[in-house]
Amino acid sequence: MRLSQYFMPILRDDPKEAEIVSHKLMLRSGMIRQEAAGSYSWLPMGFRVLKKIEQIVREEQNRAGAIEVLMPTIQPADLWRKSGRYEAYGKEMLRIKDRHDRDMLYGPTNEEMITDIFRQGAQSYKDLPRNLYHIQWKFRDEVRPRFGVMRGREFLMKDAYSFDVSREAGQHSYNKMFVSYLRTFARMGLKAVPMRAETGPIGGKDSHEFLILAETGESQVFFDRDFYDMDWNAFDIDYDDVGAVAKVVDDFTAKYAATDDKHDPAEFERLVPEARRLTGRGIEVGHIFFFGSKYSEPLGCEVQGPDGKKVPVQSGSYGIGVSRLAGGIIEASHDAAGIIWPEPVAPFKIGLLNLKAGDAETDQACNKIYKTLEAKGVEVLYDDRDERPGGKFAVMDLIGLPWQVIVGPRGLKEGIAEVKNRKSGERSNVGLDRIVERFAG
RNA sequence: CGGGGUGUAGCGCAGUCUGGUAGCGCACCUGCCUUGGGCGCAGGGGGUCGUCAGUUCGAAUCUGGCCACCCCGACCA
Repeated sequence: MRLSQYFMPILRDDPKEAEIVSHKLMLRSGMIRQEAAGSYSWLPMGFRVLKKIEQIVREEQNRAGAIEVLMPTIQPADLWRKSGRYEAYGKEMLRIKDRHDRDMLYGPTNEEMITDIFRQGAQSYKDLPRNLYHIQWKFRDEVRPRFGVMRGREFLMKDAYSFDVSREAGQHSYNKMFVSYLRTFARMGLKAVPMRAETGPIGGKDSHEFLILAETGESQVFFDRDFYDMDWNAFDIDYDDVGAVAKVVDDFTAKYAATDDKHDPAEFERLVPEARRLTGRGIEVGHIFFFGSKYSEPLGCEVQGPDGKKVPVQSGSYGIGVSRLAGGIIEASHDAAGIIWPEPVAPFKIGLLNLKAGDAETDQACNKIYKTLEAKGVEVLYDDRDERPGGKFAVMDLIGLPWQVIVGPRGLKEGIAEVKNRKSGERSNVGLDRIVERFAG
């Protein structure tokens, strides 16, 4: 993409409403625009990031055996009356009437609807286990939306729902999601620590929250330093291997980690030596629940077992805040100059800087690099604007693409361009003829 | 929902107390330039001052209502 033809409204000053760094940087880099309290438009840069995050989530859900569907944002109230949550959910649920005066609502979550879908589509224990998920916009009318996309009212969430014949089988479904979450966040360059959690209005018995550590997190967290030394990338396990999956869960839940509402100071001291006790702030990016038959019973979601008897299915639900992750990743990865995108979620891989746009020789060299890389499918944002270099460097640092390729008259004389890594700051000179193979080779 | 605050150009702000129909920086536009890490030069465009009503010869400025947004607390992906 040529920057001269793109839509990326950059701001030099911090908008005053933004308090935390991710919100500031998202607004400044032209990723999002606020439309109302807690509701945002995703501009091209932000949209690209959102889609990358979404795709990683999707791939890891699929890998763990979950099946993608898509349910509507607007739901009929009747299902929620059956589960009892139409009243219980309170004011956070946005209630709407259609033209026939029927009660509708903008879905804050989908347990009822998916349970009803599954009830209609599965009759036998042979139809289990299954895990259905979708990635869809949710609306929760938060009392106080804040921190940009970190606590919006309208937000993109991946929510998965598992269905099993028994509690034991359900545990494996839960464990698979647990492991898939570790994988998902690791792929985005995040260490999301699983912590024992409250179940909240979703209900249920077993629940873990996944939190990334960041100063601006909304939750106080207490955890074992050992989490830092764990191998966060060693989850190439067979999801069908019940024991192996359970072992990873056991390893990660054996160590102490809790948010303030579940924190037990006595346990903390008993289990964790003083030198390893850490406390900090965390951002919740995922939350998984096992709630058994809480929804299947009121909604009549039963299957016939081998013995011919009907049993209510055992379920769990598994959420990832996709739009929140965009902010969360920035909180975890930035410096004074701007964002530092982990490569897998970066809106473009390379920023190509033409330091003297308008100069025939420089233009030609840049064009060649740009076109060749594009043809090879490498995502390049080419700053071809006729601007002074200082501003270009600042913009590139702000938007945080992993690599910068800098082409100017000085380097051209020697037939080289400068390649800079945004994260490490390392620069090296690369021959013009080797740039393409460096990134597409 | 309780407490506090703000609304003036795309963004950040001044002007409001002491009424006289708007100003600064950045961004933007035009031209020039010797264009290598947000300070090259010169010229220029842009605002029903959140909204409705009131007071007044006259309101961004005074009064009242409404709306929106932000911050601090209790809830949540």
